[in-house]
Parts: sequence; C-alpha cells; structure tokens
Amino acid sequence: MKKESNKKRPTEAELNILGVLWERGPSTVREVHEVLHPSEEVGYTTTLKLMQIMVDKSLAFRDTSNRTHIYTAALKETQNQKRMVADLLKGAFRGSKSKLVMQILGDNKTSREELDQIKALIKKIENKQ
Amino acid sequence: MKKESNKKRPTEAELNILGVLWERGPSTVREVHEVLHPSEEVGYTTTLKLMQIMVDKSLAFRDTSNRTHIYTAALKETQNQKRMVADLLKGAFRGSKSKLVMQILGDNKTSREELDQIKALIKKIENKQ
DNA sequence: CTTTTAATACGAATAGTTTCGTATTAAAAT
DNA sequence: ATTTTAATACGAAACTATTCGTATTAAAAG
Repeated sequence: MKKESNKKRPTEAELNILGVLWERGPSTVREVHEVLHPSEEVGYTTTLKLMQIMVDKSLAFRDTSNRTHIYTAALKETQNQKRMVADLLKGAFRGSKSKLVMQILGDNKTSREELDQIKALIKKIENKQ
Repeated sequence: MKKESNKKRPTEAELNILGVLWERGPSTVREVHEVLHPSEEVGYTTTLKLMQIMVDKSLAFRDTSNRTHIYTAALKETQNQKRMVADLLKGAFRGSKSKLVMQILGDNKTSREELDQIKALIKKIENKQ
C-alpha cells in the first residue's frame, strides 16, 4: 500500500510559507513569494516548487479551477503551534513544562502585559481544577 | 576563507545524542549508542558517524588521548533550550510569549506543582521589576 | 606471539530539502 | 491574429542528513 502523503512536519522553508498563508489567507504563489522574498533572493520557481511539494504532502490545498492557482494552509496555525510545542517539550525539555515556561519568561524581557495575561490564564486554569 | 564549522543547529538525531551527553556527562560512542538504540534499530557505526559529524560541526568535543574516545557536549543544555525557544517563538508564534505560554499551559494537563512553580517565578520577576 | 575483540576511519548509498533552468501554455496586449 | 507576459510543469543539480558496509588498528585474551 502506497503512503498517501501524511502528517509530515513542515520544514523550515515550508513553515515560512505556511506563515504567509495563515497571515494573508488563501494566496497565490506570486503573493507568497513577494512576501517572503521581495528582493528575489531566491527565484519564483523555487517558491512554486515548494508550494507544490506542500500540496503533495497535504500541508496545503490548491484550487486549480482558475489559471492562477490559489493555495490554502491545510492546518490551522494553532494546530501547528500545538505540535511544535509538544515536540520542543519532548525533545529539549524532557517533558518539564515549568522548565520550558521558565526558559521563556526568565530572560528579563517579559512585559508587564504578558505577565498579566499569563497570570490571568493560570487563575482560569486553577478555577477549573 | 573556508568556513570553520560553526553555530549550526543540531538536527533531530544530533539532539538525541546531545540529550544523552547532557544526562550522562562525557561518554563514549558505545554508551550513547546503547542508551539510544538498545535493541540495535540502527547500527553502531551510524551513531559513530553522527558523533564524528557533531565534532566537525563543533556540537561536541572529543578526547582522543585514549583508545576509546570520549565525547562531550559543546554547549550547555540550557543554552540549547534558550536557542530552541527563541527559534520557536520567532518561527511559529510571531514573538508572542503569552501566546506561547498559553499554548503550553492550556491543555488541561498542567499539574498543580507546575502551576505553583510558574506562579512563584512570576512573582520573582515582578519583584525585580 | 597469535588470535580475537572492539574501537575508529572512510566512503558510499539513500533519502529529503532547496534551488533553479527550461518548456509549455493560457491569457492579455497589441 | 500575433506577440508579449505571466503562470504552471518538469526535471535535475547541489546540499544535507542518515544509514551502514568494509577496512584498519589497538588492546585484550589466549
């Protein structure tokens, strides 16, 4: 049975493209390319090829009903964030959430607002427990 | 000028090896290999080659003064964690720490202890500000 | 001293990622 | 209708990551 192109993690280049699709919504290759490489550091066909591969891998959908194809991210940004956080937690923090959170906050650069938001979230979680 | 093998991010396989070096301290290829692949899913020479490449990339040091070489992680675990968190923050969360923390905590699986540790950290940060 | 064991060195095969050149084609401009 | 423009398709090159087979060599065992 042939594998049907599943659940692969996006590579770095693919993640950049997904970022544009999440931000702009469904887009053409040209649009994505101009966001990522406005000064043509890489060629248009490179971006095209990557986005075609992403369709193969089911990281994106493509509407080919018009001359100019429209690409859409196949997963939600939050789904991807969830997966990447899980990977990081498992891979580099041995599963310790508090270590991970401390790494994030403990750089003396976290703003008052961010701290407040996080405190509010913790309260919410505690009330549910 | 030839590049001297710098600051490359560890790949996934390399990160697994670093994990063993951090946990056990300086180790031989054999030791690392047996932790990662106790049932020989991959061969010993594969692990050897990877660790040699890691020396090339300066991800690890090697003491060759004895017959059996001893490998040491070239960066501290916390340095690596810092770098990986920064990457994730930039790459998938557009720099929003609170979004990232919320993703980590908001899975209804965070323990009382972890929440307490995090609250204590926040207090500490607030007192410093 | 000779054999066996266990380590490193080297090189190549495979697979995945990123890049782009060229060809083709549809649409738009003339 | 012809030319120009702009899009996709295809394939291959360059590079990196991963895997392992074979050769060599040093140490340990006999």
